[in-house]
Amino acid sequence: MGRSPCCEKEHMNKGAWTKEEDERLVSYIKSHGEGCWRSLPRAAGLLRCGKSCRLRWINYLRPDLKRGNFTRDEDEVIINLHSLIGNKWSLIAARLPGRTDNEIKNYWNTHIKRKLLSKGIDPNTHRSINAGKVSDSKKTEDQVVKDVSFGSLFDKTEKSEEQKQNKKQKQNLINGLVCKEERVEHHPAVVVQEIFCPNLNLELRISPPWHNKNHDDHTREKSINYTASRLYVQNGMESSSDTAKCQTEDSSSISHSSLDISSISSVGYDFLGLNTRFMDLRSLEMN
DNA sequence: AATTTACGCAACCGCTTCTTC
DNA sequence: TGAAGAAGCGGTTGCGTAAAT
Repeated sequence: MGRSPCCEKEHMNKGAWTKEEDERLVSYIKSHGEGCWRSLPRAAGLLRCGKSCRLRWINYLRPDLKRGNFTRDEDEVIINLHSLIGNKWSLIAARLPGRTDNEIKNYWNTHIKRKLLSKGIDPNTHRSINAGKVSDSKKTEDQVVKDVSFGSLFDKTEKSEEQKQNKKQKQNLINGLVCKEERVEHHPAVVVQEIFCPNLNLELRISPPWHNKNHDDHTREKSINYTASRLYVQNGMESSSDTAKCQTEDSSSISHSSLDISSISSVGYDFLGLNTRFMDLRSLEMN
């Protein structure tokens, strides 16, 4: 027995939303709030599927959306986060108040990808395209490849046992950062070390919901301060440490924490020529 | 001015994850 | 504990428009 479709396909409007439909949806949500998307269309008098309503609201009708061009800062945040977590658009969007996952995804595909390629950076691996041409055999033990990409963890081609493993790892990802360290193949000292940093929490707090009127400015500011953290990725040339480590430090009542992963050098390249020496992942919370 | 091509973005689809019973 | 439903997510598609010819 298959699963019933999320909505009747017949007699449903598809394609671009009309002004009237938008108005209906907005006025319904304003008076009833975001509730059950499945039943919303009927209740709001819309001939749309619930998913379609949800998408329309989240991506275009929400009043807290920021429209217009992305700033350079936003570019930087997107690139930095993408190098860490890959195509996790919703997580990235949560770091950019007023931006949606769909918007960021489109922006990535149409602008940033091209920008990176023009700078000789592979947008998938965030590494220099030329660097990939160096054969493994030429690497020495000292040329340890260090990576903080989660890409492999989300590889959809992985099946069965690996999938199960990935599921577990995904779970870990919710609360922690996986720092993957590969060493050169064919070398006796080869190690693939995965360092879990369970204290790094990607919980999304920085942007209170638009309708949450209980948050006064003070509370909001405090909330942001509490979640402010920095993820430092130093230039590998200056790094001597071979292992990544997590550390936290308290500063009075406000918890500013730093994750020193100085050995993870490959992402420390100069993003967009901005001399990025660290990734400022505001609101990555350390418990 | 007409046609073709490229691009950007809104929307859809299908799969995964979460929640409830 | 597992099944079913609901919500969320990310890849992909297709349309509208700007740019090029």
